[in-house]
Amino acid sequence: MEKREDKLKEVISHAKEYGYVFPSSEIYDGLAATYDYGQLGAELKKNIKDYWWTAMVQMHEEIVGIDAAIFMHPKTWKASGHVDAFNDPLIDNKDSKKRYRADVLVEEFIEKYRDKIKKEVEKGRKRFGADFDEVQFLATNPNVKRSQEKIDDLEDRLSKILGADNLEGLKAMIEELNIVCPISGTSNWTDVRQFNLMFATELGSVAGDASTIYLRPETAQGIFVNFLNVQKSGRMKIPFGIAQIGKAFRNEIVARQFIFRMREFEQMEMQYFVRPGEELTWYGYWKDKRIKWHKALGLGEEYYRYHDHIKLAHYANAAADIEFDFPMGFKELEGIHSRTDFDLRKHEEFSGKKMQFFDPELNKNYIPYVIETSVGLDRMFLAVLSASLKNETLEDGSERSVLSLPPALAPYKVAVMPLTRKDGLPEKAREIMNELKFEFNCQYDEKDSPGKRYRRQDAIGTPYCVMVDHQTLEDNTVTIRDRDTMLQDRVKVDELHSIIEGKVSLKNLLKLG
RNA sequence: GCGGGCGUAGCUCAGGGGUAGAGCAUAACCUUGCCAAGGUUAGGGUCGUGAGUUCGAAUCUCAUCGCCCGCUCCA
Repeated sequence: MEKREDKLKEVISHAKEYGYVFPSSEIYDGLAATYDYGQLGAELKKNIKDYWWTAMVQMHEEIVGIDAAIFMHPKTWKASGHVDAFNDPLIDNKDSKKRYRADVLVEEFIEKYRDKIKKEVEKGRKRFGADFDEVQFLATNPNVKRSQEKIDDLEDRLSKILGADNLEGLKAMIEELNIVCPISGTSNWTDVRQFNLMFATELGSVAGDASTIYLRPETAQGIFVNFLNVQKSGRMKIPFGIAQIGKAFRNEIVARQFIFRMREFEQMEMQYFVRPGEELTWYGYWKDKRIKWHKALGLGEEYYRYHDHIKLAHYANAAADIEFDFPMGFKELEGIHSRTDFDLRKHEEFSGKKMQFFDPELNKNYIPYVIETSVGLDRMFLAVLSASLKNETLEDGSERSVLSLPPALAPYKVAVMPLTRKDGLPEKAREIMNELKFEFNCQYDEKDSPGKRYRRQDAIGTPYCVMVDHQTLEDNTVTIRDRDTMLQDRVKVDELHSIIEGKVSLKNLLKLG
């Protein structure tokens, strides 16, 4: 068993060498944690999307797909809670390497004065016994008064600093108060940095009074704001779902591990709207359904596991991840969340529009509850790529590097090659390929020995190789060679289409899901 | 952001103050023709970038960018 970190490196260099993934802007030394999908990567990514979209939209009458804009009205993010939830000033202690919320450090410091007051009160209670008048004591005791003045002063300053987003002021305050790290005990602090999850930009060409807009940090809100549009124009009845594939952006402090965590990434999300009270049933349904969809790829069941959330987000009443065994260990691949009516309720509140559904069976209006399924497309790409990349030792002791991609996802479905470059074989091979290319993405290769050409196709994951030889000219048969078994079959040219179709069709996967 | 490791050809890497190397890969030709590694030839790197030290820097120093690992973060 090779070492894990080596495995990720191997995946990265294989991805680059064969045109799956390149570092972005590489000629300018790259841009941190940004990657481009190359000629084969774009195909694989597209096939993953097709698999998802077909499974969601085409296979479910009650699910429809949309494609919402990345820019959204700023109020969207007020309503969703993103504006407030992720706008924290952070500071690091250089000695303990621990990170704190800078405002919390000051608040904790202020808390100490409150503790002092409490202690004074305790003392007073002991001294005066039954005659103790807490209100009067608080108003008159000089120690208490001094502490209270300090608290008022600090709180006042803190709120002014926070209100003005004055990060330097905040650091100055921490230094002035000589606040130390509880772990290292030192006051060796970094500057205070604003951690803002969302990328901001300005709408319109005039800066200043132009409203700040954000690149969406999740695709889900594009679905929620279109809930009424889709429900009404599509005559949708609860339960129904809205699916979407699209980019989202998060300004992560640390983006790492190849394409696993990037600041620009793509999600495949489906929000399923259900009757209140039935959400946990549907949550279980989708949890099961989604892992089956993943396992249908045939990468191996041992790669998948659930991780049920114990600590739930403010909007959820149940949540689980489907985790995948990446080269760096089990990590989240897809999230399934029971989001309650949080999002639609908030949008109703902020927009003033009734985000409700009239249920004829119950004869009443309600805000639907939502089950969300959300796959990281780039993560899925990495999962498929890393689980497929294998170095096999063959019987004769030689090695081959093979990308055993699920055939339905492979960039090229078949490579067509003439045995030699003479005797009209290339022409015949072209003729066969020109027929196949209407249905399948094909590659033609006539250079080097047959064995070498097979290995090349193995390395990029092509499931089939069709070899045109002299016999082909006589009886119109070819050999078709399987990537995984390396076995060849001689078949009629007319049969090629159905043989390949049988192996690479999405249908095979969809039936399992 | 902190700490550690690393950056030389498309990939994997060697070299280590005196004007750039190997294997594989790529391209051409010859040979062969069903599971890589036959022959001949060719292209490709201002050694991540910038500065400093030096007569001279890929090599030493500093800064910077990027990658990997750990910590941290990740509704």
